[in-house]
Amino acid sequence: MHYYELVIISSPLEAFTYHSEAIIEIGRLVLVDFHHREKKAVVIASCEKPTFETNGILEIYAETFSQKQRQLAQFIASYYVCSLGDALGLMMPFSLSHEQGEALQHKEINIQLSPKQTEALAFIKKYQTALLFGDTGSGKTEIYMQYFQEMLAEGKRSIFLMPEISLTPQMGLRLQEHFGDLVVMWHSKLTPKQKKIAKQKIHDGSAKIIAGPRSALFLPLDDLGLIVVDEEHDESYKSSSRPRYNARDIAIYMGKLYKIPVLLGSATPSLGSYEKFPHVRLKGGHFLSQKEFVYEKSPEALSPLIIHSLEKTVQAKEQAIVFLPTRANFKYLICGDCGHTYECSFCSVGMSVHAKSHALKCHYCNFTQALPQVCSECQSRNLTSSRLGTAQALKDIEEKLPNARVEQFDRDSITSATKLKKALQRFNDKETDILVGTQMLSKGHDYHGVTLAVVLGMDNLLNAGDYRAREKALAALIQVSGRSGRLCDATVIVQTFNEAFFQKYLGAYEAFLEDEKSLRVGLYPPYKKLCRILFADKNGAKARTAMEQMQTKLLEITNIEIVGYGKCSIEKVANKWRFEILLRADKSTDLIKAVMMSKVPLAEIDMDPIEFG
DNA sequence: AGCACGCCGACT
DNA sequence: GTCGGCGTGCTC
Repeated sequence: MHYYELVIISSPLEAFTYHSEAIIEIGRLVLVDFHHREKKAVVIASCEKPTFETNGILEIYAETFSQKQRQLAQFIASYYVCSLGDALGLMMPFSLSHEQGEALQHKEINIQLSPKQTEALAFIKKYQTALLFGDTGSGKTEIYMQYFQEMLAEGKRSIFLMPEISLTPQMGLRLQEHFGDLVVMWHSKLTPKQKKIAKQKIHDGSAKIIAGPRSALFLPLDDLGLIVVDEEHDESYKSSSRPRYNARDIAIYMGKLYKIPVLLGSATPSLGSYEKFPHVRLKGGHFLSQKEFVYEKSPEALSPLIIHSLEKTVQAKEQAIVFLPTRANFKYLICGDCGHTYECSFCSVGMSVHAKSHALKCHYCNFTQALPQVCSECQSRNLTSSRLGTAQALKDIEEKLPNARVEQFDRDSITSATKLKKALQRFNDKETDILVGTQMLSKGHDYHGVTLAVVLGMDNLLNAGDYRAREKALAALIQVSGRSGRLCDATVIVQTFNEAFFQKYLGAYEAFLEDEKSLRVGLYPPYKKLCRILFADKNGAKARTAMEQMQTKLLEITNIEIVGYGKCSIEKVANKWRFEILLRADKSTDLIKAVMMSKVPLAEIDMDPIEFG
């Protein structure tokens, strides 16, 4: 009889011992009976017969996790302080049935790179990890494609990481146009049939370029030659559930593990990547159109100027987009004189105005207070409700412009790739005049005929209170304004009380990053490392006790700093009370060690957090 | 994390 | 009398 240590897939627990008659190699996927349930598990070691009774392995699958996948899982488990089972749960194993794919031919279409693009690619190739800091329309995609082409010539495969692929098919289609069947799109919204075909092509090796969101990193590909991370600044690379990994950072680690280059690309790179990696700057678009920025200092979401501009645009048979940073339908309170916003005392979210009950209510924790009569900051009586969501904005525009054809464009209305495609089709066919939407508007779509972009709610992003708020707000504005005026001149109306900030940096993201450095040195990433530890439980006292226990242990450790602890600003979510500890240190290894030594049950580790509260 | 076991309130 | 609420504790 042989004995094996194995970890249960997606279980937070450590290894267990099972036995089998068969000799099983490390990395093999097996089926076991665990706590009266059948679970998939991965063999991680063979061992001696233990002192306790063991159960038998029920089934040995023809699937295995490669050495590199196991190394990567080990890294994820240690860096993000999760179990090996959790880390392996992210990965898709190699299939051991050997089907050989036919070598697909593809038509060699030369990609014409401009001298600047050629120069940029030459620069990129000098470094293991490099940043392509290229403005919207500066031709980043051609550089990626040329790099893929060169990998193909060497017979190597590439991963093309992108944020939220299922709802942004453009980039994938563009790759498919050029590379044909060599491109495989991988994402969670594939139909079972599409998924089967994609899997087959990945297994038999005919897929040479794998495009997808963060899950595309964990496919069974060991003959990798290149990883490209497009829109590297995008927050959707960070997982918001356990393990809370960042796919961009994993890609960078994989580059080192596989000894292959990693290319990060963005028009608005994160300060972290800008600081850590050599970058090449590609300026300006090849769009010759002019853009005029108008700053509108109005607390009213849809000011007369904005309505008037929309009206003019529609009358001229032109098109507009209206961008809001949040969806849904909440109204918030803002001071019309000083711009002060009203936040929940327990949550870092704006209080919603409930006009009927004359109250301000937090829709995260239900904390309620009377609607104030004067501004608590400047005593002004000029308090207005603001920050309407997409649904409300849509309604208001339709009321004021009854002849305009307005469409909502956010996660509430665009729930499938088909709906997205149709909505974009209608817009590009000029069946829609105005699109009202969230971040989704700004992610990689081309709106040919947009002459007016209205950007609302920038102050809410800017005042979000975390260290990345400035970066996020400026990047959002740059990304959304890059969507308009692609073929024709355009006006961008930005509703903000912080005109000076946006004005200064809008055309100078690099200058912004340089200035931002001095605000972060000694306090925030990338100069310091942060770790957030979450405690959530239906029993609030239990969550608090867990936090206090861990805090006591952490206080013993000298090379880390407890920045803050206590109730999360959003103190109750999904009926669970939430507490948190925020840690800071010079090195991530110090944080990892401290957290491992002090970990208590309930603690959920969020290394390099991007969300707070 | 699941998920069973186990001990107290309102129901055909 | 039991159905089921969710509080504790275990999983090779």
